[in-house]
Amino acid sequence: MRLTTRGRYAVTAMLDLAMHSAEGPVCIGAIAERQAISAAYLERLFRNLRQRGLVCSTRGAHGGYELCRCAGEISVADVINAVDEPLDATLCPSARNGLTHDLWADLTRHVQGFLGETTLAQICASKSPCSQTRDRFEQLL
Amino acid sequence: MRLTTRGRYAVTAMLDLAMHSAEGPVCIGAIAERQAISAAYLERLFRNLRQRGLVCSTRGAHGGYELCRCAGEISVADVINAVDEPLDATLCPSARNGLTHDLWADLTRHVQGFLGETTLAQICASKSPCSQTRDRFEQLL
DNA sequence: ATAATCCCGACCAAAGTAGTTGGATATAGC
DNA sequence: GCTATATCCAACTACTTTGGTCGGGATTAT
Repeated sequence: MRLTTRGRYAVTAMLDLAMHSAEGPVCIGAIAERQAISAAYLERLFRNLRQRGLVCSTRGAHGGYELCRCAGEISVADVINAVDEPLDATLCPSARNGLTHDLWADLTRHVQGFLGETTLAQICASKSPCSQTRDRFEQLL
Repeated sequence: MRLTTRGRYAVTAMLDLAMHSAEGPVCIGAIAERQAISAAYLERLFRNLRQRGLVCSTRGAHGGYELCRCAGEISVADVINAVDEPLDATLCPSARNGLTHDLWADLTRHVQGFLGETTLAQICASKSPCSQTRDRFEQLL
């Protein structure tokens, strides 16, 4: 199990997308600039996100990405699992962990539980300084 | 934050040490054979474990390693932190995580909490098929 | 048409992981 | 004292992953 900048970039980008969902498709360039992430790299991550059905794209001018489901139905675990290897501590390489197998299985359950219950809408609601947008996201919970 | 075989090897080795604590110092070769881990690699990990004060060594023939503290006072987090980088999801590389900082901080608290509360003695107690040794470890909880 | 934008494969440098090698040092038992 | 058994330690290697780039192709609004 790894939690690297890859996963963080993806979650950050998805949050950015959620917060600008009212304005139609959001292009990579805008996200990259706002969140200070390399645009080319971000594009690679969106490839994964789209393949996993988390975002949908409109091509051509004025195109960009949008969330496929609403922000209350996308968990952080969904996003990380899309861009990283599965979020599982037991499968690192070998199955025969003997003494410690149960330990890693329990840990995985904990992490999956936490990240699987946290949705993009929850984070947006807790982050928005503007009470209007906060209300909007709280309706999705 | 990473959880790799390095951490798992270290925890496994420490458990092996705990379960043979009655027989005096345990040498690397014995652990390596029982747990099917490369002896030379294990030796590298024990260097870290010793530097962090988790094990102490006796050199020369009939030497080996022993736990410095008793198995009920060593947490899995202690072991992993000794051989891996600190178990912190927020410090991956950059501090300015903006939107997601609180999320990773919360996750870190969860993982640290779980691994910090789980001691070697607990795992030994739940693993020992022999009721005598199980009782011995349960006394340490 | 053209500019904006997604799409995609290939490539790259740096870092980390797992593991090895070869030797120095310490100690128990003969 | 010699020898076998160990820990100690630094350097090295092969491999994989990470974060990131490059160049070009396809699609669409204006």
